[in-house]
Amino acid sequence: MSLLIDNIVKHVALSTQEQQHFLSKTETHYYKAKTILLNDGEICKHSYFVNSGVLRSFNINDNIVEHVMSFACKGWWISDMYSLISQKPGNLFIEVIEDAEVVLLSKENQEQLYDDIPKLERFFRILTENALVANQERIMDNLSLSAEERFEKFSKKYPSLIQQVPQKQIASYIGVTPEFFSKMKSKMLRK
Amino acid sequence: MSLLIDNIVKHVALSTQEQQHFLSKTETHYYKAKTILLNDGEICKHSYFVNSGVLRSFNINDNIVEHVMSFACKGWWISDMYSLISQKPGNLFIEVIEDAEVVLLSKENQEQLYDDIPKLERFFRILTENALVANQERIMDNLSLSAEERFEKFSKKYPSLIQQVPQKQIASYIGVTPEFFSKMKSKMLRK
DNA sequence: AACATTTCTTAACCTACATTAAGTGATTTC
DNA sequence: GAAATCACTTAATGTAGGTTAAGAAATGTT
Repeated sequence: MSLLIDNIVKHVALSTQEQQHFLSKTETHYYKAKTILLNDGEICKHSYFVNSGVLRSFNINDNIVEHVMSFACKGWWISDMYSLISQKPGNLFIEVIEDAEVVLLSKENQEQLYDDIPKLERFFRILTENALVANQERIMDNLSLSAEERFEKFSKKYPSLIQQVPQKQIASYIGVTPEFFSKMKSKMLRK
Repeated sequence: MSLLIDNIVKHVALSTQEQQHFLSKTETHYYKAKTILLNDGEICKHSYFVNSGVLRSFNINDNIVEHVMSFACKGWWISDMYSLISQKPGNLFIEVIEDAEVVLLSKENQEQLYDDIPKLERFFRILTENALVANQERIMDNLSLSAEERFEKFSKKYPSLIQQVPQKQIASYIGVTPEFFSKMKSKMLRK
């Protein structure tokens, strides 16, 4: 069975035909680590659903400094939401961190599916609501917690990522430099 | 006409009957400044749409430190999304900053409306997508900009709020202490 | 009008985190 | 399989922003 369909039917009931129809609108690709699926300045044409492996989205400042917006591992969606919905050039990169099998759903097909299977409108609404809640929590954490506390939360929330992604990317996600992160980590271990 | 209906029909077409039906599921209240619409630890039962005035949502740390999650003025929605969708106790307060006329849509009525008028599912999906994009931008700004830059962006994005809300709440929203904000502001004026 | 409360400012001192730089081991590349 | 690149560490020094405290303005309350 498909991980993606499993995910959908947890929120809305789909007949076998509807499931087939949905899948017929997607493409599945296998990508090697370091593949760039979306470049800064491009218009994002797809939502990406991760069957296996790990992806991330990030931007790069004038400075050559990277900032990680999000990670996505098995069962997660990733895209440049701003660019995807506005169809304007975005400022995020989407990159494969660990060899990945990814389901691509194009913007046109996604909108077609909303008309073909209105229940999907509900599914994506719920998905977006959950993403919004997670982002709001991250904003509050950034406002109120120390780097150490943010790292502890991250470790509990995404234990598997700690092994899978370079430490400097975790540093970037929680909002500190790799140097400070390294120092902080060894200080935490000493306790 | 209703500001709220105007807002909806910008995204999805509604017949006059559907508009009536929608409005019949809402209540409009007038609140004085400082009224608390939702308390920390309560389960959020409503989405609030602002017809006039200004509201904010915020939490309070162990410490007695407030952190502003969001402001809402005319034409904006506000709620504790986490609590609203999970129906668990949240940790946000929602407070009236400036006397306000507010449209209340209860969680039950909202879900009823999704079934009665499926197009509303699309409307709220789009609304949530836009909120998500705004929150993602705020996260990236917090990761990559200085307090001064964040304040400049805020001033351009919400010029009216600068006059309407106490400066310490703007400081909290952009993530600095009121003391530092005051110092920063006078430094910026001197240029 | 007088008092209380809240908001804003200023200033001295403090700290969490950034920057720069140098060194080490691991991984990639030709 | 050497050379280059990348990821991580350590340490010295720097700074954006925090803390504490006190007073001044503004606002609210009776």
